[in-house]
Amino acid sequence: MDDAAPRKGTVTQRAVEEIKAMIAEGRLEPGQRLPTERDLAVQLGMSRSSTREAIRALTVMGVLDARHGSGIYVGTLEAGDLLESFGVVADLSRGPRLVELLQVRRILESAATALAAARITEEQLAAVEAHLAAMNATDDPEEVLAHDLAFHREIASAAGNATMAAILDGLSSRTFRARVRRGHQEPDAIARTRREHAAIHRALAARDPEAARAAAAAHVGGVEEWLRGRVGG
Amino acid sequence: MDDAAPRKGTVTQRAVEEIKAMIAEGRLEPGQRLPTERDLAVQLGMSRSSTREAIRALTVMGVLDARHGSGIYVGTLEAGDLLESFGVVADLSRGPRLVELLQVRRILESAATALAAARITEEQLAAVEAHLAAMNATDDPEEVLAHDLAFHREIASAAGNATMAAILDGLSSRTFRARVRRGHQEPDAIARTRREHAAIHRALAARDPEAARAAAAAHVGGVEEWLRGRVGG
DNA sequence: TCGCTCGAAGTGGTCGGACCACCCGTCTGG
DNA sequence: CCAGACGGGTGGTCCGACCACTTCGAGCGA
Repeated sequence: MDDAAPRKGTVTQRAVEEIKAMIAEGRLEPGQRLPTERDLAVQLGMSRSSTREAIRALTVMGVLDARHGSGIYVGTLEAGDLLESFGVVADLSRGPRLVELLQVRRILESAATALAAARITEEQLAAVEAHLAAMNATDDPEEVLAHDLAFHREIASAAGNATMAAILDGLSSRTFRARVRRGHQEPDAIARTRREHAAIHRALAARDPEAARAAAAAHVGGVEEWLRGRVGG
Repeated sequence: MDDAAPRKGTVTQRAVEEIKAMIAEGRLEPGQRLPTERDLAVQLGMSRSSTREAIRALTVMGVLDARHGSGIYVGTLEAGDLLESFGVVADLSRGPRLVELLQVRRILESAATALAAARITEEQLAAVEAHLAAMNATDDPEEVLAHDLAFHREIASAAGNATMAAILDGLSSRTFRARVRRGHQEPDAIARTRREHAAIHRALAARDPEAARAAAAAHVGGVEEWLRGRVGG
């Protein structure tokens, strides 16, 4: 008997677990192609509709990658893809939860920056410098924000932990930052950001982990405190 | 005109964004009921199937809560529900990525433990003690693990950041821990865990954040290092 | 009058089939 | 030999039907 126990709740849920199990057990390797929706439906003993919903759910989670006209493939299973839904949390969070998220980001960002200070290469440092300079060279809020994000992304990447970088990326998602920015875009805020970024960069260039940790914590903490005051923490 | 621009890629993806936007903009409050699938499909100008897939995707993410026979409701939007999919990442991660996840956990766990040391109440401390005692009282690996998890969960909760607690919960998900445990369940490992837990508890009882941070970091770091050696980091 | 039951309506869940849009290997015609 | 047309296979969408479950109120009985 190869048919699993059909006791689980909904049919779709069972399909999700089934496919997840296939991957977890190594029966499906990253990049490998799955059977077609139609075949998979037969294998799992359910209709194509239910199979599709399961696939869709896993696709949204970043586990699977469905390519129109080609087939369904197992995702890279890298942190970046899997943690994409992390950004959704940031998008949907409001009020106190936003402060909590920022606190998590402060903790991780400072740790990442400290790690980066200890192991950043010259090339990576140059990239950080480039974004710092680019951010100082423009006054277009859109562009400033873009280089702000890239600045932090580069540092997180230099920390050598792709998973952490992915989480930080989600926490700093576009919508999230844009929302915080709204009303916080006074000129002195930009100036302050530039000053703090410069401090972070100096600590990185000096390969000073503790200074880097402090600078990053102060940077994120500033926004955090401002936000805490706004939402009535 | 209230019909949005239909430029997005797949129809389902558009539906997901649409519903997410409704929630983000506050048009839908947590706990509120959505229109029926059939009505929603008409509103969005698409078939029920596509609407269903979008709902399914959001349900998996914890944003929506579909109750058979009753209706579709907006979830609590609390961190715990939204970050449930975080556990999937842990379940599906292997090799080096597992080490990275553990490093993230070490950072967050030590920060959370430090926070907890500063603000834990007597009741919470008593709960922590209870799990510590229970874990010392049994040799059943299953039960030991359960109290191990509860011990950390209680501490994370005492840190006062529900979002961080939810993330840590995902990082310590059952499957994850069980997998790490496999082959790591030598008797001295349990003894070591008990010793380290006791150290964490002492730091909490002493309200010493720095000692708590160090004890937690050492605790998670021990597993991390062991795992790093196993996967060839 | 109160309470309980039972059934109908409404909802999400599943199904099967049809057709469309797209990708890709192949085959044809130059 | 190569470029373009072609066809098969795939995921994407839609439809209509039916099933399973929840809910609530009408009707019954005490």
